[in-house]
Amino acid sequence: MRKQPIIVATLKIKTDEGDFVARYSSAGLARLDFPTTKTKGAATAPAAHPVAGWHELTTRAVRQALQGRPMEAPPPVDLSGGTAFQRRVWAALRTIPAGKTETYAHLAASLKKPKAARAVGGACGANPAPLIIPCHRVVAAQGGLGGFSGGLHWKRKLLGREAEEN
DNA sequence: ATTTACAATATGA
DNA sequence: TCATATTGTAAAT
Repeated sequence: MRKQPIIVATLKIKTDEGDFVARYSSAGLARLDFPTTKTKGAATAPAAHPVAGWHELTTRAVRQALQGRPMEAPPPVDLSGGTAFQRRVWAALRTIPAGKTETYAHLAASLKKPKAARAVGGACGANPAPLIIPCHRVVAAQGGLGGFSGGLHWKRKLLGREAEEN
């Protein structure tokens, strides 16, 4: 069996920051990408499909995330692909409230693997749906920002927004 | 099958 | 401040 979800639809999400690209599998949102690469040939929504409903939720959730506000109605996320360790990391990420940050070390400790901070970073990078899963709220221990796929500037912007709201 | 690199951190020098 | 061991994955060899 495939390790990765089978994508059944690819839709654009228009925001003030650009067009995000959401990919859906039969189980829910399978991947969310930042508006890089000019958002070329994405689009096309199969008419009668539950995807249409999810996309509405995703669109709202992404816009809320960009405003640094907690999402009230996140879409279902398909977490196929990914190892058991990564799923635990993602689940832990979902428990971080908006406006707060966690450190890689503390997350690793929560997973009872206090030395796996770096592995946690790896899991964050493998996160299929940034923003929906708040991987941007994870920072380095000594006050550093750490890194971020798709551009550190996003992480800065998001954290700045959330800090403002809090 | 082994090695290397990564969104890290703690420790020892 | 710099070097190193540690931990889970993915990618390269």
